[in-house]
Amino acid sequence: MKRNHLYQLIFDRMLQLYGPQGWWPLISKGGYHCGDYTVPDHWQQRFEIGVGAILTQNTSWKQVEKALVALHQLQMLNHPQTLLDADCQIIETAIKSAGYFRQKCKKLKIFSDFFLQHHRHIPSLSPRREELLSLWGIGPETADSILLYAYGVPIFVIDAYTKRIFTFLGMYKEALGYNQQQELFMNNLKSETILYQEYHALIVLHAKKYYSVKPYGSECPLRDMVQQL
DNA sequence: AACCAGGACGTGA
DNA sequence: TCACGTCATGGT
Repeated sequence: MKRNHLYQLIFDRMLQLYGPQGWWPLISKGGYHCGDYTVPDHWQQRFEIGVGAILTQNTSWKQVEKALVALHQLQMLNHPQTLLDADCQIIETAIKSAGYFRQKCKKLKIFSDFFLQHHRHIPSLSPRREELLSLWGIGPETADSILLYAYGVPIFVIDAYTKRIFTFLGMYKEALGYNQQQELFMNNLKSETILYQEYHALIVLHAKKYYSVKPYGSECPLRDMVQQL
């Protein structure tokens, strides 16, 4: 099956516009957007990415940063067991800025429990996607973010922005669900972790700029890249 | 004052 | 399967 090179061209254009983003931002690495693409080599960093991925569900990253700093001060990013053992009230207060604090506290505890078990047996090996999806509170985007950014698995992350941009550009002939969109990207791009990481980061940045106020995409500099027939 | 934010889950049709 | 309500704080 032949590749649709528009997927690569749109990436090239965004990279040209914005430069590399270097996701995932880690506070434990001395600052955000460190521009370092190496897969985390410490399990604490993998854990922090999972926590951040859960906290950022339908929430701006700025609010998540505050929550992460608070959790870090409670020693909960370095020690999943501390998070697991803590009273919900403590955690909920720490993560309040990220919204949905009751649900997210429960999600974090479930994830911490899973992480400790998984890490005990196979420290650096990635969990399976279905394993993550079976956890309450981890859906497809969160699971794929963890796989891609924490473990370097070449899997494409789809989010609400992705649908908004690519629908507007006319890249989808019909309404597509999560898995269908993911297939489309992965069938039309080389299977490379760094490419997938940058692509998703650039989509988020680009969407914040041109797709967060209606009418979405009206000023989008990419809007002429796709020929409508 | 409404709308949006790097979603996921529960429910009823 | 899918459309819709719920979860909750903080920005603009």
